[in-house]
Amino acid sequence: MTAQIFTIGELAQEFDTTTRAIRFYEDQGLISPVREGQKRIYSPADRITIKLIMRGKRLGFSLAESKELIDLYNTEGDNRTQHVRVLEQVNASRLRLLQQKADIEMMLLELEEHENRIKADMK
Amino acid sequence: MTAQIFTIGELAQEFDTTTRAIRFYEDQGLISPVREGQKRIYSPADRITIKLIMRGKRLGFSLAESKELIDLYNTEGDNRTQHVRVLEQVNASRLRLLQQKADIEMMLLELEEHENRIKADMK
DNA sequence: GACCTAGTTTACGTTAACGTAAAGGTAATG
DNA sequence: CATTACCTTTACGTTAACGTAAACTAGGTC
Repeated sequence: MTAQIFTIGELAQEFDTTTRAIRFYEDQGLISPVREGQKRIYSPADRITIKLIMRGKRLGFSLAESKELIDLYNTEGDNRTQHVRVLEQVNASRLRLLQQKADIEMMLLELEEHENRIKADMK
Repeated sequence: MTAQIFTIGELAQEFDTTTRAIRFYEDQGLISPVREGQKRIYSPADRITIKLIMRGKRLGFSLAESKELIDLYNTEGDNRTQHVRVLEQVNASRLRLLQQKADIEMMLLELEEHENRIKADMK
């Protein structure tokens, strides 16, 4: 079973984005597809990276922030101080996500309340 | 007990933003502070609106989207079709928030896994 | 061999959300 | 009454994240 590959068009379609955007992510150093002649060839790993980018976007992460997170996972860090820094970043990310989660819970509650008010109003 | 009021500087400080930003939100029709002479005077309701804007920003909402949500709550709608439209928007918002929540749960799990790998690696 | 289809590069254009002067008004304070 | 602290308007500048157009290449298809 030979490793699967993807074209830029396929990925654009799968993630409901454009080839322009995907090339832009490459420009920003988030992905580095191999070339077959002129054409870009994307690996499953590249595909995952794009998936992470999209998830980041849904949460309001800038590309720079998503890049940081992605690099975090690609850390070939053997060294101690490297590890410590990574753990710090993990914690920072976690804090942000927990804040977002709290915000979401709040908004969901408020939406529900509002919905009930309206439904009661309609009777 | 007379209704509390706020100056633009106070609110900027409280929400860790700038007076420029707050004036910009007014420009975009998100708030409409009263004037006392030249100066803007903010009501508790205005303050809440800014709070909602900030929460929206943390979740990656554009100002236009936050405005929609805020207007949603300010709907003086008596009329049926109005109500129906509002309920649709409430549902759309809920779906988005639930997607975001799912994304967050995933990221939290992945962060934890990564943290464990690193900690094991440090031993 | 003309015509799609899907890829490529280069480059200028666009929108959102403010930042950053510049130039001025007003009330309190030393 | 000069300085300080906030406020005001006007307006041009900036960054991120692509959009859009132009001009070209390479591989199948009628």
